Amino acid sequence: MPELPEIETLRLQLSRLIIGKTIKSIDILKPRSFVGDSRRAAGKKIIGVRRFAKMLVFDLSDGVKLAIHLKMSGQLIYNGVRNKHTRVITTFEDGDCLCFNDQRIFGWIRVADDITGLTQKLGPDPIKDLTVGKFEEILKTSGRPVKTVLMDQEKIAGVGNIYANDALFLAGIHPKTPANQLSQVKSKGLYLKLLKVLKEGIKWGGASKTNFVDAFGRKGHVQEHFYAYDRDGLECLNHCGAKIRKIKLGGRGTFFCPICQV
DNA sequence: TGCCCCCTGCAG
DNA sequence: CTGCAGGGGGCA
Repeated sequence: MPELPEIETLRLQLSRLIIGKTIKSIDILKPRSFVGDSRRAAGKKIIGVRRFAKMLVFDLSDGVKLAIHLKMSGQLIYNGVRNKHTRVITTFEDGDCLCFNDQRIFGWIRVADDITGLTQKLGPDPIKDLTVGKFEEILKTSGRPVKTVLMDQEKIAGVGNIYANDALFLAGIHPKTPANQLSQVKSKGLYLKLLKVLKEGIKWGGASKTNFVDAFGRKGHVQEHFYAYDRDGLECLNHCGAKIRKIKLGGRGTFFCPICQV
């Protein structure tokens, strides 16, 4: 599910909810969903919540860290009610808890002292350390379709299918355009639109087309504002008269306007 | 640089 | 029933 705006939504909420709390225990209901010895987190205090691309990291006392990846269907719900998809429950000493639900069991939580192995290959984060200049440089390094490059976490960290589709739509760029063939003007436009859709995504609390909910179990609203994503067969929002089409690119559903995106 | 795969559930 | 789903690791 979740891309940068969804994880950022959780980071903002969880920072306020769990920093300062001490972990009492971690219950693992699905062994596949947890990596490492969960007892290492017991008795540790949460001193920070950070986001790396689509991953969350809880910094605990004594240098211990909990890294969390929600993959396609993960949820982190504060004081959530256990259900059939609940995989891990973190209980705090004050009685509150954090529920990790994950229908598809692709996501994971892992405990570690060193998370550099998980973060070192990530490219710059669009809303933290990506500049126009850097973005143009990145696009120039590849002749692959620009959408594929946008979603390549080693090139740019945090962009997934929804926001890649919508940024390309707003920028008027066909998803298959080789990244290194974009003009400087087009590249700059794409950079601006990418930031726009990501920031709107955070403002609207993320996209909840299917599974995503925030730390309070509430749905986000991006799905009410999709520009091209999930709109195949519907009128292009630019009123050009064309309908949004859906193709497959790199195995992922790809939505675009055949008139507006060249 | 592309495919297949990890899983479960839901729409067509 | 088949195919598809906000991700990404591993393999040829």
